[in-house]
Amino acid sequence: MTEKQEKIVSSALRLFAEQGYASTSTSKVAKEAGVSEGLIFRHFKNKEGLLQAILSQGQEKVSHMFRSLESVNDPKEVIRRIIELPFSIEEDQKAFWKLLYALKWQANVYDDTMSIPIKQVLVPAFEKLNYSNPAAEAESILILIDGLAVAVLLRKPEQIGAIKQSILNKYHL
Amino acid sequence: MTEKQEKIVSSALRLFAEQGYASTSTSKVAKEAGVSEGLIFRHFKNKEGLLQAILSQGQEKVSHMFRSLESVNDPKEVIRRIIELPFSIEEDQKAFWKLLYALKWQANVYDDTMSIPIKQVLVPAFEKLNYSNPAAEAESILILIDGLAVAVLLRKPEQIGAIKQSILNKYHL
Amino acid sequence: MTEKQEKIVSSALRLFAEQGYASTSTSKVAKEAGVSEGLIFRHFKNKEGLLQAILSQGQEKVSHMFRSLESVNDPKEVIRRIIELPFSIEEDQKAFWKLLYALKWQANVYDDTMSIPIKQVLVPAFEKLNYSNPAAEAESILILIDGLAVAVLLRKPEQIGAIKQSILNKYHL
Amino acid sequence: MTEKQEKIVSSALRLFAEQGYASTSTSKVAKEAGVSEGLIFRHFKNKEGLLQAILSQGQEKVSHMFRSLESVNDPKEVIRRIIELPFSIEEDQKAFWKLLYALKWQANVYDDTMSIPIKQVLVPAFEKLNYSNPAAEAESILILIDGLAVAVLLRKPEQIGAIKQSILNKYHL
DNA sequence: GATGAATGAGTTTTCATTCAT
DNA sequence: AATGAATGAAAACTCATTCAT
Repeated sequence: MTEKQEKIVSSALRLFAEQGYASTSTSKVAKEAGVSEGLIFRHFKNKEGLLQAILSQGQEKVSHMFRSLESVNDPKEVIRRIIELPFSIEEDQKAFWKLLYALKWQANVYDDTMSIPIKQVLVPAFEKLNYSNPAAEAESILILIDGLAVAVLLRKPEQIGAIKQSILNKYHL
Repeated sequence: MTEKQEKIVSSALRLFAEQGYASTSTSKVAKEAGVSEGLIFRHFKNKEGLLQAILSQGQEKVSHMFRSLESVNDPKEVIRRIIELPFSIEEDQKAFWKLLYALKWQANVYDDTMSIPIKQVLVPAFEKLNYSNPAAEAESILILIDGLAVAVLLRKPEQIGAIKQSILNKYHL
Repeated sequence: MTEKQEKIVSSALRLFAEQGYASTSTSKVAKEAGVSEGLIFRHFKNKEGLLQAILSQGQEKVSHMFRSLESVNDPKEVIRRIIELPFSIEEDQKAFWKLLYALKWQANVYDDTMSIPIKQVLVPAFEKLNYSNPAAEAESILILIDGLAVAVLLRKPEQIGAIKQSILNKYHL
Repeated sequence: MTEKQEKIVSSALRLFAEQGYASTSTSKVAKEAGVSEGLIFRHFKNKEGLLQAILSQGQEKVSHMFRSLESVNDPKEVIRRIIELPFSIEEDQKAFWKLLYALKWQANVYDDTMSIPIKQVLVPAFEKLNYSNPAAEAESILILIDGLAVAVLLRKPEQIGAIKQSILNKYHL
């Protein structure tokens, strides 16, 4: 990726996350990135291609996040780490996650693949802890994580520490 | 509201929910509603006005949902009812909620007012049950509800019963 | 067709014929027709649709031209009339024919249907005159007609009368 | 001409002939030729220059075709040879002729120079055969040739042999 | 000679909105 | 109230051409 390509991707990510994919014109992106509009199409074929480039670039970082979970053995530690995921989204990753969550609501874009690796780690953890329905417990955590992500990304929850504690308590962590 | 007005509102709601507000053109709405494009603007002034009409029509039904909570006295019952809210979204209301959740991610539209009445009922309930941090507990529930809404509206969760049970257990309900 | 629609069609026909379909922008057409560019797309869906509208409008007039041939009985008269067709293209029809001939050379547009009704009249005529290979004679006439059309539409052949006579002589007309 | 230059010219010729000059972008040409887009401009200055290169390269081969006619003395043989010209277009020359004929219809490109050497040979031939209007006869042949070229280049005439015979008969050849 | 990134002007197309009827 | 023709501005995308390397 050339410097300008990266500039396009990062500008687009910021704008798509802030104003939505559909409401952000390619000309806004070009202006923000300080390049000609044509360059976007030369590098990414079309607006959709630009979105895909953003998405797959993000996926890599996400996979990296998840991979660190695989080495953890203690089931309680696994669950704690997963619950803490939304709280540990770094400032420069927020735009990516905002975009991803916003896109969920757009028909035909919904993509659940991200939850699969989490489930693969969670279910065994609940099994080890002898929960009666490990699959349902894993689903519940995923649901909780979605809620936490909304809170972290859209609101700036004041009592974030207290909330985290309250949730961890429910799982005796 | 005349019959045609209602047709416009319901068609717009369906389309906005499915494809997003920004990606739905007024001409698509007109076609779906079987009316002329001009009529939308005669009745709702502009696209934004149409959205507002949809939103305030929905708000009425939402207020109604909440009002039934006020009469409940038993704190455990209050909490249970609130957790069950997302599961009780009726099929014909789903489009409205999808639209509302999708709009959350659109900059400058985020609106937290809906959570206020819930908090006003939840905090006293947790106080009565002697939870150590009732405000944080209330926040946690709101977060959970957002997660549940995503699940109910976007996925077709098979084990929805088991999930609900797992969550209620956390609150000893 | 409204007045503006017809204005668009006639302007487009003139420009497409003069400068070629691909080299004529819709904005040129709009300017020439004195309408907004958007109107072209509202009425004809896209540039291709505008072309089709021009073509099918032209086809009607052409069919009319051909229908008058069907009532002729004398085979010699049939042949003479057909040979004279290119010479009888009226000034206001020239643009249509220029466009049609130009499009022939564009891959995937070539369309031979126009020659079918001519063949259906020509072959029987040559049969009646006891030509040894009526089908080949009909084809030869069609070929000649294409050549004549090129001459009439692109050049202003000086000795047009003499040329016509020379050709008719070949068929003893 | 370097190898790459020739690759550009031959690719451009094929594409211009198949899809038209205006509808063929320089980037398509570059891709087809397997060279960078910039190279086209380094070698041919601009798109128009590329076209001219194709055209003048073709002209050479055409002149060669005509030159062989000059040595023929028998007037009947001259006429026969000229009528046979369109049938003798070799497969690898068809693209060039298609391009040339397509360009005729593009305003301000029409170029009649090619017909001049033919006329210079044909008129004397008809004079020798005592035709009453040799100039008109020559024109008729040119017109016929245009028609034959359309047939040979655009259609795949099955009965081409029969057609050729039918035409030669008209000139008692 | 050759590449490919980059541009700017233009092209096709969409869309919210207005207006005469 | 209702239509549908019409618009102007902006959107997505294309393309011939330039230029640094």
